[in-house]
Amino acid sequence: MTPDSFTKPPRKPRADGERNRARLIEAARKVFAEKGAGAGLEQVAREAEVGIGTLYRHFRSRDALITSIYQQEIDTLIDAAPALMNELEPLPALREWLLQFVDFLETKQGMADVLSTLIGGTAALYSGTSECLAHAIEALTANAVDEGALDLDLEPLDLLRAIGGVANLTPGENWRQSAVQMIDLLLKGMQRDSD
Amino acid sequence: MTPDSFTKPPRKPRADGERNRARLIEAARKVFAEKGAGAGLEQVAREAEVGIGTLYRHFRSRDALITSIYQQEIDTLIDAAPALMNELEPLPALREWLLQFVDFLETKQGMADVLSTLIGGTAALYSGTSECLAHAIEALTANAVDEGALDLDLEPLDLLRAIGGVANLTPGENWRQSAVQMIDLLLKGMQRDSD
DNA sequence: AGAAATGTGGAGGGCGCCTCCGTTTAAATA
DNA sequence: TATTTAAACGGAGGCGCCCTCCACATTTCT
Repeated sequence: MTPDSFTKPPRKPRADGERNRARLIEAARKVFAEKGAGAGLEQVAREAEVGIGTLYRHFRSRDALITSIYQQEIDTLIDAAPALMNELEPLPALREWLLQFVDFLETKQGMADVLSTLIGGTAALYSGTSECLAHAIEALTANAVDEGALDLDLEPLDLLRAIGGVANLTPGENWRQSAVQMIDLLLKGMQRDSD
Repeated sequence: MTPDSFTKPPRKPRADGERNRARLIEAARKVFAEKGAGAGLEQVAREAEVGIGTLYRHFRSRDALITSIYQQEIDTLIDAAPALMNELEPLPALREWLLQFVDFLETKQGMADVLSTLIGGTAALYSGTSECLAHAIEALTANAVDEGALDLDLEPLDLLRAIGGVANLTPGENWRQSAVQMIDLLLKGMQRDSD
């Protein structure tokens, strides 16, 4: 129906546009890392040496900017799942992946918004990122269930939500330890009864 | 050291002050219920037919207002703990209390801020509410551990954080079911190994 | 080079947070 | 009751963030 060659007028994307987009993402990474999410978008624009208007043309909303930033890291996380399932037994694979998820959260210190954007929110629905993340953990858990290692009564994403809760709501520096303990607790709870 | 009769100059608190405080709390309940937390404080003041300055004198911060609102409900929750420990076996007592915690969350639909204020945040440190909540769940878990029903590797508050994560980050209407399943999963994970 | 499309920048409107301080009003005192 | 005292009031206004809009600049295409 819509053959590529005819549907859209061909036009090379402007060089400055792409350059600025890249600068913005880099600037946002830096600023958010320093000041936590919730830092002013104006500041991001300043850091990128770009007008605020430019920022808003490239990224309609704060969420759009955030997902753009973390898309790459999340893709890495998602891609890691199949590899882990090959290399490890189902349970260790799941555990390892959850640990990597914690690593990911660690770099986003305190960015509650990021989390809800990714696993709760409505925004990720556009990008489909949320679904991919869901697929990854669903695959890991299904794998473990098939092998008889787990019983699972809940939506796999809820595991991430629980971990996220611990990560977000634990004040201070030691949330990581709590998160890891939570992972082991959850895994133990899912372990199939031996009766 | 500080006998009541001498330490403070006696002065009846002004009637209008107390009245306005009450009006503000009531107004805040209403407005937050309608518009979710994050509603403008100015609107709360308007609803209470009071100047914005008055609101800020009674409640230094948004958090202070929020904790004042929910203080009562939380007290109820906290008070329920000892009773449950008397009436039920340790494990069912803990479970029941966690379910009541979910009920509490239910009335705060989507108020992520409330949660972090209560179990994560810095604000509750002033009021001590956070500590009381912590004491309640610590008592419940300690009770179960003493009776040999549980092994516990984590800070009891983390249980609430995990549940809170599920509650906050699950979109739609069905988070309650998820939260309950999470409770059972956590309990199972904490169950002492029978080896 | 000239036309057309695309991108830029930042002023400015809107909004919510919170402070400050001149005025009002209740409680204590005479 | 009249006066004094200090607690409480209220809302204008400063601040900072969000986002839109559009006259102007730059790039690509012909």
